[in-house]
Amino acid sequence: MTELVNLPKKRKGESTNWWEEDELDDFSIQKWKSLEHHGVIFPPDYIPHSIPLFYDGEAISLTPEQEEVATWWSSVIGTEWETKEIFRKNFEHNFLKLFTSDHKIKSLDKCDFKKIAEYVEAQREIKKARLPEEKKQEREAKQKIDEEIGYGIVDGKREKISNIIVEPPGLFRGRGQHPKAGYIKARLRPEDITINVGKSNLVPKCPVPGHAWKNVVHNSYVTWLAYYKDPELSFSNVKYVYLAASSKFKGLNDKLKYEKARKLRGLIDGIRSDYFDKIKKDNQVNKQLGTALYLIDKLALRVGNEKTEDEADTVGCCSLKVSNISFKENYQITLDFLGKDSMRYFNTVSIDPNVHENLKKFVEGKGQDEELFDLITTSSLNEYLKTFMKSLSAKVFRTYNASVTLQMLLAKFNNKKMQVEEKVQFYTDANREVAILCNHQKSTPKNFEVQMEKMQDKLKDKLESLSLLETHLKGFLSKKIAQNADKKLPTSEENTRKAIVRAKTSVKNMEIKLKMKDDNKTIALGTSKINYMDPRITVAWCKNNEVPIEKVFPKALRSKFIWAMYTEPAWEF
DNA sequence: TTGCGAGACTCAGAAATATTAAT
DNA sequence: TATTAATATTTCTGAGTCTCGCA
Repeated sequence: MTELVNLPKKRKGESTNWWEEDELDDFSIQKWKSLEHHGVIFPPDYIPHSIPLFYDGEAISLTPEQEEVATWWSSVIGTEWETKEIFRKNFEHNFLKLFTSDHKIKSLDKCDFKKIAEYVEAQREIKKARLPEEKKQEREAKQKIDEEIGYGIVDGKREKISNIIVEPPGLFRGRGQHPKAGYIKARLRPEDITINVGKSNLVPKCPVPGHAWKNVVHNSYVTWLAYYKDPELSFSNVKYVYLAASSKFKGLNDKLKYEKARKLRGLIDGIRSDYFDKIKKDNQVNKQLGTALYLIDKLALRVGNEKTEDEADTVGCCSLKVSNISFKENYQITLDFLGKDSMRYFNTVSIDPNVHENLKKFVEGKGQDEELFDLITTSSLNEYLKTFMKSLSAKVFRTYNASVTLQMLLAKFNNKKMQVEEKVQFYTDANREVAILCNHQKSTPKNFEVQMEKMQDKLKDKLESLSLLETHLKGFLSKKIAQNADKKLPTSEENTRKAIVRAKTSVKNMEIKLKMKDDNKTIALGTSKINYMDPRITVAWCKNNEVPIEKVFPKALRSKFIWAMYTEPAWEF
């Protein structure tokens, strides 16, 4: 068989790859024995431009601190953030705090950022107009720094670090209706950073003279190299600095995740009959547990933890509200809610009659804003899952169902003679099914309609020239070529026939392309590929069907899934 | 006994950037 | 062949899940 994947060959005396080692249990307790790295990189300092802000027509000169924040706002002007109510309100509140109470600046509405916005725009233009040579130099300088600082050494092995530059200051952009959108993210200093290194390894040097790390710890039970928290944003989460997806830390956990989902495959029949039992039980708590798990399993919903007031109001299965569900004929329900990242889940499905009956009962006598599953929590649901398998939790069902769906769809492939492009198409169609199952969406690309029209026009042109060729052929057959003796048309019958075949393929390809573009308009294919579908299914399928792996996994995914590249063609999930 | 928050990790789509195709 | 437009890929950082320990 042709070599479809370039795999590193093992040399004599070289240590084995982690995925060939037998230390999975060990990893679950201690993550490393030695850990060495260079700490983190701070984004460049702010360079003031001294352009004033106009307030009530009067030029106000700003301190560098005020100016930096004003410049962030200026770069938001013209985007939808500018008019987003919460964003605007929070920004105003926090911006005004930068001025003393007797300062004349009292309202965002009266602030005129025009001059600063012009400056921001000019800077953008300058950046855009960089010569290819300049861009290349910049890229190389970046790579050099990355090469020097962007790697750590874990148990003697050099590993790439993912987010080595700490997050730059700016305006917090929450997703959906985030109550804190528009708050100011502070500039981080070394005093905000906690470093994790091996006890006998060198502590990374603090890159800012006269400053020091907040803390240095030696915690070998975690995989993070550093962490920090915005000192100003009380609601913000801790940010960790981790190794990149290609590392052993990430790869091993990833492999374990898929192995867990495979274990679930072996248990799924038992689990399903158990939750159907519960669905029919008298006990209301059990009824809710069974019903919720049914939805998680069938519709690949997230479990839906409780959220605080400082977060956008989104839900998952256990936090569904009465208002999110409506009942239809023939045991159908419609679920309509905002899920993770405030992405809308909107789906009408037929469900089991018992489940339908239960859900109707759960809703009875409750207000629109009350919880559908009021007697259970995400913890109690996960506890129930633990009775089947020690490490089972709700999210495993998403991984399991995504992988099983992909494998089932790919198994339908039966035309090895197809062109590689068509095979990739087939794979993408399967990928899309999974993405739809997991509700992975993206916003419609800019200019989508215009692009579609352009393609439609092209298709029309192609169809026209095809029909022209066909009449031309008829001309040959009836020996009446003279009337359409166009100089561009083939001069022989044989060539006309060939041209018709070519034109037909071209039309077909255009139609496929058009359909694909439309089908993928709002579907995000990447998320399921990166996080849900066991990569070994893809690798095995590619090997079976002579599809080069780089046609479906770009470089980053091939290194993330390096452990899966050795999968045998006969492998099954 | 449970409920709650800290902690650590996975998983999200948008935006930025790189590559490829079209003109 | 050089621009420009479209598309593919990577980066960025926000938003989830889930476990654990403590009151």
